Amino acid sequence: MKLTYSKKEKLKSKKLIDQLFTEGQSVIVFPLRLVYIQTTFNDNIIAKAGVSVSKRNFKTAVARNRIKRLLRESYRLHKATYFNNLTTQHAFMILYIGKDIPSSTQIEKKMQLLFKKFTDKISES
RNA sequence: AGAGUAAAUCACCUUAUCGCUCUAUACUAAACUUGUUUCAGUAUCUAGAGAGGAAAGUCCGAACACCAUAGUGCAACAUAGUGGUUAAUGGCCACCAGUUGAGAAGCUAGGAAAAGUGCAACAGAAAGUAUGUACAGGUAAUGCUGUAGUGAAAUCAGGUAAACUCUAUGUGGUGCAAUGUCAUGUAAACCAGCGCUUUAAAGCGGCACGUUUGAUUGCUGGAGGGUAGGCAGCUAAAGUAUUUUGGUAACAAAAUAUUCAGAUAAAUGAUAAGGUAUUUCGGUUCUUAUUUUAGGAGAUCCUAAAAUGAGCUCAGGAUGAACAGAAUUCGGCUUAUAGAUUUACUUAAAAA
RNA sequence: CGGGAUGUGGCGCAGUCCGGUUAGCGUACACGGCUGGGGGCCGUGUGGUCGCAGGUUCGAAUCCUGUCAUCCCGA
Repeated sequence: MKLTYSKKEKLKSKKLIDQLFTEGQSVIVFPLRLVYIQTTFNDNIIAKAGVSVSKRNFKTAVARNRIKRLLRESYRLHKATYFNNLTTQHAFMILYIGKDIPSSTQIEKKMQLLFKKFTDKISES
């Protein structure tokens, strides 16, 4: 798995996102929340992911864009180490539930913790 | 120099590593109509491009699309000195008037009260269906005249239209979630009602008229099926830059050059290192002011040293950039904004 | 992208249409009284430049314009 995050790997289908939020399970490592569900895609991608930041906590579009970029960046860098062993296809949505603008090192640490917790949970079940 | 007024320009930079979107190019795959196509893929050690002055608020005006090539009257709403400018405007420019400021300048919905209706608390005799007190003057007589007093306004009648209203001018409606098309779906299908030219219904929210469609094909309701996607619209335009000419100016015309974002759970980024503006710290050198001491001169001046304050230069440490993210496209307006640069003008008081 | 509503003591609301004398009501808070004490009741008081700025008017919470903030609705 390469360190990319192109159009194909983004979660875009509105239908799938609705399904994700109604039926999916979640893992929380403050200030991040990962919602996931096991599905099947038409193409050969193991994981599709999206990011989201609440408009309620961050008023300006600049702040929201900044956080979403940080989230995408850390997802891109760290997904390979954790998701290479996945055998089934999953859809993810990563939400930022904090109220302050974080630094990139914070986000990366929390993201690794989040993925570790997720893989543990998957292997248990 | 300081303080201020008006206007214009800019909106941190460099390098490395890892990424994102679009376009082009090359290759691969699939399809068949065999040289084309694709919600196909790969390549950045192939090339190019990739946020703003406000992209924001959505307050005006237009383009564009559909409804009839957008009709008539009323209603409703908007605007309001004069002239100009523009695709258009409620914007902009010039001038007049009013008003604020010492000034440079700023601000102003700035038509009509002799068409009509209304409103004016408290105070006051009285705020129009009018009429009185004190003093003075005057008369045959009388609020007949003046002053005082109340009030924003008092014997002449006026004020108020950002009260109703009148006058002039303008406005058809809905918005890219417009609209077209492809794919999916037994879907122009099924059931019920209304309607066949004597006018039901519709043509997007007020009323009336007119007009167009109008039985295989319309409209309303019921029950249900599918999608929640692709493509076009969509970025070459009232474009941008420079120069010249006309105009007081807004602006217009001409010439030359140039192609400059198109995302859609929404690209334009992340990390590291270095530097610039800025702010700040102490140091060195120089200049200058004050004070003290010493010497000279002799009536407040010169020279030297020290201390303190201010300024400039030099090298160094710390700090490390505001407001803010295109969403159909333009022209304005309004609001947010660290700092830097430039031009023109003003300078009362205080200080020098 | 397009519609609509609301800002008034600490909190929740009237008043705004149709301008005027001291901007009211409930609750909360402070003090006093009734009670042996608490609760409850009664009385008195504190607290507002009516979101902000400008304008119209003799006079503005109220009318007009601009602006800021909050909330709601529409595939």
